Amino acid sequence: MLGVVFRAYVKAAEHVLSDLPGGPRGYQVLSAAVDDRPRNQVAIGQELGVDRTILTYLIDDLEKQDLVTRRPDPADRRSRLIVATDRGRSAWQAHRDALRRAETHVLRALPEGDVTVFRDLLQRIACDAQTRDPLKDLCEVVQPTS
Amino acid sequence: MLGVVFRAYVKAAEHVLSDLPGGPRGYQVLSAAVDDRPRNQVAIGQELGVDRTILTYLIDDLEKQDLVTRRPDPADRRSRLIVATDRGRSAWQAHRDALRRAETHVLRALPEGDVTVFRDLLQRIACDAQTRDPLKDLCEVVQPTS
DNA sequence: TATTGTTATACTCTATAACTATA
DNA sequence: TATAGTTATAGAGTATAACAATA
Repeated sequence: MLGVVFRAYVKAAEHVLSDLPGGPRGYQVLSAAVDDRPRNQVAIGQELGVDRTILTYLIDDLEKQDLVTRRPDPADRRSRLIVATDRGRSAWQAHRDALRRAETHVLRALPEGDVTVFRDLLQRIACDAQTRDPLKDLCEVVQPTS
Repeated sequence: MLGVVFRAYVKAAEHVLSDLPGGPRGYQVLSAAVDDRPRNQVAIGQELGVDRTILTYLIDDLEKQDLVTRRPDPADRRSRLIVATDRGRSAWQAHRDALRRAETHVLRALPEGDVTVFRDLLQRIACDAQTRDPLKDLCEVVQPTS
């Protein structure tokens, strides 16, 4: 069920973000670039769980469309801070809104109150999954003879 | 949040099913093979949303480990029905149980009652997503000027 | 002519390794 | 010596096209 729902959301998100370079991933990078505290490519890569070599191509494409720029980091001349341009900022806002509508659309089977409950439960699971290492203590659990 | 939870589940599932050829996908094929009504490769492919060319390799690997067999279809000599062997059946049961424990583990942040609520909400969303074409009516929703 | 399963090929995505420039 | 970013190359996974057998 989780897979079905996730795929439905991904499909909707891919559709909504298809005109952005890199699709959903490009949107995530753009989100990081819009943020107040600009980060370099390594930081964004860790945050998104993608390799830094992939980010090079991705940011190349975003930069070609004038959505983000590589700004030199005053503190470290090796590092480039990724910041959104004005075009990137408005593109991000438009896509964020479209994404929200798509999300509502995926959850349309639930009445409004249940959507809130679902979000709350999902957040508790997600927080728990992020704080702990998912595999570390799983090994003990899955063994039939524990 | 959906992505975080889904990835946590996938990671746990991959770990639990890693000794099966094809990992989670191999398990899904095995599940179809265990079913009472055996299907051919095209039917399984449609059910799982994978290409039939991939199934050829996947079933090759499962057959090599004596988990499933290609049985001739008495109704159509072109078609091969995929059925689980005895080994495949017991392997499936063991992995199904391990998967259930892994699932419980992912949801361990929720008290038992909330797990039931979460499952129920998820099922309603999933059913809705499966019955309708996710993209068909999405186009009208995401347009800012509708 | 269409369909099932197979095979070979090509493509996409991602990771690995080597390189430059800085620290 | 280690790190940020880039580039080229290699690999996994997947899809496309052609094929034989059958409907």
